[in-house]
Amino acid sequence: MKIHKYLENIDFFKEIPKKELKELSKNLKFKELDYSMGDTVLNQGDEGGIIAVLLSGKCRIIQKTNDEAENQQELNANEIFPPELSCTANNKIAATLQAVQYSKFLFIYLDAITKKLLSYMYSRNRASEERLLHLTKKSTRDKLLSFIQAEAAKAGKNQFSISMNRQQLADYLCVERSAMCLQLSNLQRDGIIIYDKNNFTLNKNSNE
Amino acid sequence: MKIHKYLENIDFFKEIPKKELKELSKNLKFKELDYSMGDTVLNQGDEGGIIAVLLSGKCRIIQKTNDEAENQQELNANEIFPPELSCTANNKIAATLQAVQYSKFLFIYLDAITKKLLSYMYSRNRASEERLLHLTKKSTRDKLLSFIQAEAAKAGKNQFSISMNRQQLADYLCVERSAMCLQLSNLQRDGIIIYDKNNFTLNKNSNE
DNA sequence: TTTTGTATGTTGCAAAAACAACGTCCTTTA
DNA sequence: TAAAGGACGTTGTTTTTGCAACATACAAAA
Repeated sequence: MKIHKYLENIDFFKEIPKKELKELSKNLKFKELDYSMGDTVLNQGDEGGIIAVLLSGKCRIIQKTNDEAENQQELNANEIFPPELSCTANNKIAATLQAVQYSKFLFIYLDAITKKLLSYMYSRNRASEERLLHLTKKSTRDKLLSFIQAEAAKAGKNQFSISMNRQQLADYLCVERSAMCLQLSNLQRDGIIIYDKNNFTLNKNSNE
Repeated sequence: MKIHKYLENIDFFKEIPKKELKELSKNLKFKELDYSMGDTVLNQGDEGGIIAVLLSGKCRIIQKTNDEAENQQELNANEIFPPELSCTANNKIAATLQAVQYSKFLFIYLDAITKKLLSYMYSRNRASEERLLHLTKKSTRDKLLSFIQAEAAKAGKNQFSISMNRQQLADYLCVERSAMCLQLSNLQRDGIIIYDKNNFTLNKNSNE
């Protein structure tokens, strides 16, 4: 069966005119594979740049976060994996995919430009999500803490530098610069952080 | 000059191996155009599905919001338009692009599948972006106004209903319920909105 | 060197928001 | 019908933030 016949029947591609789909499928690399119950389809950390369309069957999406917690979701027929197309983020599959029934897959290999575009978009979304995380905190102090903790997590250690100056950080957190400076002072006074200019240290043993 | 030679020199595509870029460029539709100062490159509302790479020069991005306000940003050489790739959202260009200098553009026409993938991702981002738009407003009043204007825009008319109750709306906007109620009152007192329960009317002729 | 400019930190005051408490309206339920 | 509960709006008080002004430190330019 030709690839475009598969694609035509996938909800995700339904809006695309059949003629165009047929044309496109000439340049697409793809692969069709079957999996038995219990099989691992993709492993978290695998090479990305791939989109998996579940043609039939059912799968489980298992995502391990850095604090060892597991997050599970379902993938049903006619859905695509990864749901957020995050495969493009760092070219790594962000979750493990496991068949819970006999499952048929169509894998579509993304070309470099599509990957780049998706990756770009994904990184922008990530930035929005992260900023939202900070902005939803009530006080300036909590916004700052949220930001500092995120930066420490990114750096992978308690000591890190930031590239924004105070005004830029204040704008990013939607607070007033001088008020923010005051809160930085308070956080240091309370032993939660130590900072000098753009160098910060998050005091780990503070239970905040 | 071959398209892949252009692409090689664009920051956005720098990470892509040259060999692959050359291969890809065979299947890409593209167009190169020059614009003089003051020329309109793209109009808000134009057919989407296109990415514009500014090879040289400088442009102005002018976005008209529904309340006639204008939002301006710059587009510099080696940047791509639209910045958020929102062209894929409803297949419409989201802002007008105007050359402020002599500018050289490379247009890349996206294929249907790439468009669909970007569109899918964009719709997932939209909710975050929209909430950020509201949360970045300084006062409770402005957050409310931003939300109300967005709802009116979605409804396509000045009268609309919302599905959230007051507490949910307050949580969404990260403000305090009673303070928000007070601001709703004030907005109504000032003739900017009329509301009763979950039914709102945005008064068009208020210059806010 | 002096001067200038810029980023940061500090302080006092005014404005805004959070909070608590209460009143009203409306719906549900006994 | 009466009672109870919930959502919404209002008001007064407390807390936080924004704002303006100024101080300090440091780097760049004259």
